[in-house]
Amino acid sequence: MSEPTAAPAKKLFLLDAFALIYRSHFAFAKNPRVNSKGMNTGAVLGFTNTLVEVLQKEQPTHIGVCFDAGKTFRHEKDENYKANRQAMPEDIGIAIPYIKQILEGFHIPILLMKGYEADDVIGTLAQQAEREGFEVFMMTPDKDYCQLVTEHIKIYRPAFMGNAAEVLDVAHVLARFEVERVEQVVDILGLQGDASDNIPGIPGIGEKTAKTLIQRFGSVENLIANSDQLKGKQQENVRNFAEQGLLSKELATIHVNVPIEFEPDKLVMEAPDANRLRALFEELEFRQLSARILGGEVAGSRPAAPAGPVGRGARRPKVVAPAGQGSLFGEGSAAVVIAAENGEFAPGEAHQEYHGSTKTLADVPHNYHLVDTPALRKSLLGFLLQQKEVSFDTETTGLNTMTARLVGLSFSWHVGEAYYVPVPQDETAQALVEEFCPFFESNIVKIGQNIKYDLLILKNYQVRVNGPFFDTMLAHYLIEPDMRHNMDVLAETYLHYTPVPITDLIGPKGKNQKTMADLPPNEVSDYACEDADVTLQLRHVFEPMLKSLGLLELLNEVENPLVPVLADVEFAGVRIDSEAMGEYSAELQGYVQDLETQIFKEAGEEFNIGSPKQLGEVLFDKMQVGRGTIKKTKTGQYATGEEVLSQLAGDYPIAGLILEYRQLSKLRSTYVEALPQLVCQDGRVHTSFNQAVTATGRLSSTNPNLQNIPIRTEKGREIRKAFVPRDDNHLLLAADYSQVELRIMADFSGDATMIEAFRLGQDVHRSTASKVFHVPLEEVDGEMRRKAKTVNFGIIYGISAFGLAQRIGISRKEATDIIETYFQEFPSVKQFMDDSINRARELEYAETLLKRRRYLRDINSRNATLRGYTERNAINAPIQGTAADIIKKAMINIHDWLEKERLGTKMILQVHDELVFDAVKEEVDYVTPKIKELMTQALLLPHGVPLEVEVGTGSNWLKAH
DNA sequence: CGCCTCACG
DNA sequence: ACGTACGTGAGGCGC
Repeated sequence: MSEPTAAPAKKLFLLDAFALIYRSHFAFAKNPRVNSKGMNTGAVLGFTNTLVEVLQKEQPTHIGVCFDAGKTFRHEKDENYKANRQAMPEDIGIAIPYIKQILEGFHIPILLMKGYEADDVIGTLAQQAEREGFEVFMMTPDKDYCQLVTEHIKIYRPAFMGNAAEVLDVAHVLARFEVERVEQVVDILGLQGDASDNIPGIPGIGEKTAKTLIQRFGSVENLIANSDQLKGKQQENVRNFAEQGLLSKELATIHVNVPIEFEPDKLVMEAPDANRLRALFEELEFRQLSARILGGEVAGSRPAAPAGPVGRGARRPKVVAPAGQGSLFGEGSAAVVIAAENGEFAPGEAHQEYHGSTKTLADVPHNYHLVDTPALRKSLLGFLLQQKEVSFDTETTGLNTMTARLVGLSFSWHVGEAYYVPVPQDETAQALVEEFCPFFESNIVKIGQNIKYDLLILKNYQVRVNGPFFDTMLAHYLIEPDMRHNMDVLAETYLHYTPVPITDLIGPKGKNQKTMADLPPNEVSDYACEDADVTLQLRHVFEPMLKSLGLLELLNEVENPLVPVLADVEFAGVRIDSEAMGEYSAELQGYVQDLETQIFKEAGEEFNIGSPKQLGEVLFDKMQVGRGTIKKTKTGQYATGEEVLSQLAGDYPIAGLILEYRQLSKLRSTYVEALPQLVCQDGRVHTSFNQAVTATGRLSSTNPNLQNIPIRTEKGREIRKAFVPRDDNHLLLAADYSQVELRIMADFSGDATMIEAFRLGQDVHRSTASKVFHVPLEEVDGEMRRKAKTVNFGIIYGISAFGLAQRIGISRKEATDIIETYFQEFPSVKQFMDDSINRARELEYAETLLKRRRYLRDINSRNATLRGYTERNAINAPIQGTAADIIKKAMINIHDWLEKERLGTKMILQVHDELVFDAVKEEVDYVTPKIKELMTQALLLPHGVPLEVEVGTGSNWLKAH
């Protein structure tokens, strides 16, 4: 690409609006940007950013933006043209008028011609401009424009998803399409077709073949004329679809004879209307963009907003808090005391609303107070007890709930008003917590962000906090399950507010990081108060959102009540027999060393077996193992995964040895060595269950992860023997749902055959095998059952013939046959899968029995791989998520029952479809049937497919199964 | 810190 | 033509 040294005097940019808007919209699909009014602003923001970038970097002298307008001549030529296109997503429809207004604000003309598409208009104008000596840049991500590229007409592909902006000139186009002349681009485009535009092309010809054929014949016409030189099926197709091929070329051609005149004067770049833009950006809540291009809003420097559009645009939606009962201020003696001590408080309600320039603590009116005398604490407690709802937060010395010590408590019940109560110097944390016990034990609604953490901290002081709870983290988890729910981010997104970063107080992460206990209370106070205040405000934002999404019940009946249950489960912990672990570690170490010796002998050299890089080089470069079928990872390394090595194990003993080595060293490092290190003084490990991580509604477990303790292999299973009851008076009790997900699938699909199998209590995999392989039940052998089981799982995951073939080691053809037979035998299952996808296409989300959502914004993507992945999610998410709903309900009910009955049995683990208890021996007979009942009856499935639960007990986790 | 591999449901 | 079953978390390697 050779640019003249001097910038061209006349530089015209023509933007393809819809192509850029669609791209922006999908760029934000994974992480949608929503403003406080609930508008998805991704498309507008992306488009505006692109526009601004080009204005600043490229400084065009002339510019215009083209929109498509109405049906085009292409629809008349072919009624199917673009028939495949989904209707415009609603979010884009809403975005268009904003984008047009923004363009008006920039004084950039909008170009459109009824009956022509943007590319035709852009092509026509570009050629006219070129004749008048312009350097023209067509701004679009669409490769079809390549056919228009000349010496002075180029494509400007804006920066996208990490790729830098790119200018495509003639040389790029010729290289990209592997043609000699730019004119041949349309031949390639037409020949290969375009599914998303419904340009049919010629069957059997894709990108690769199209390039080869055009290289050979030069054009579609010439290809057809010389089809006698082609062979077999290809010749047949080219002959039979000759006309379709020509039509496709025609459809792919951009027409540069649009009756429109290039009037340079109208496209001259002008200065924007800053006020208009500022108002628009305000309304859209594009704060950073606004500051960047219109100048920052330094607090106080901005003139008072006059009445009128700017003033109105700048107005924030109100954060309205329901009136609390009383305040520390203006009422009673406490207010007087605080007023006297702080000398700063102003009663009044100035904190109710955020204004345009408010961003951080310094910009927002607030009444934050340090409560650090016995009289103040007493007074605060009195007010707390009068409230219906209070947000509270704990300040501690660390994140580990088992070791962190309490430093202070903060409370808020009025927006903008909060109180921080430090642990008094002459008192213990224990005494402070006890002082506020009347509040914690009350039935006032307790609002918190990740409130399980606070419950656990308080549990260390023997305080059992009473509900109801409202956790803002969980509220947001239901609103946007696949986003992060960190409070600072939530505050930025929903309150347009940046809380004080904790590092401002305790310093950056590192060796000398302080803790809250190292700081004087008055330095902690604002931070702590802010947390409680922000949390309260988030609650007021989220509640109406949840209500309108139909998620409030799920939050109030499942997620919030589960919080204290999980806190108890984590607090209880699981006893680990560290001694047994130690012995097993030594045993494994012996095996691992033997294997290492053997592997080195086979390899003829020593190397790090744990390094996939070194291992790949030894196996494939040096030893030349498995010639011909070498797999590589996406980063170009040799793949040495389980799949590859098992394949080789038959021919090369070293492969089997490596697999065994891998398995045993994994067991040792991940479990046998790591677990004892996490055992607390009480002899137990306390995992953390994260309630806001998975996209489907499941829990996850960390520190350690107790949801992936080995069971599938003999040597792995051994580890479960070290999971033992807390003392001699207890037994481990494990209760498993049997095939929940398959039952849910059977129920949702309403498939009579499969439902019948479950109703009769049959072995479903066996009965599936009997149906799929057309043999009587009694003749199903182990192999058939194993295959049928894999198929059943496959169905839940959104089966593909390829995936199934790989898993059970059969050909794709056989897999296709099995799937076909399966769908014949269980037609409603097929129907269910199709329905799930279609429903998700319309809604752009999937939902569970309890209305939990998983957004699937890529389900209408034109990227086939991405779409396929999302379609499988549309099938799987409701099933996996409903199973999660069910076990969560069961956990709440069991926990409540154990508590109500004052039993000593404790729930200690959840592993997706299993609950584990530390059961008091004398209670086992009593709790077993009840646990079974509460699990099977947790939720009733719509078609009444019964749930089944197996319960076992034993002196360790393995024996309990 | 990203990648690979592998443990579980 | 493409790439391929759903959902997680952790350890070790190598940059």
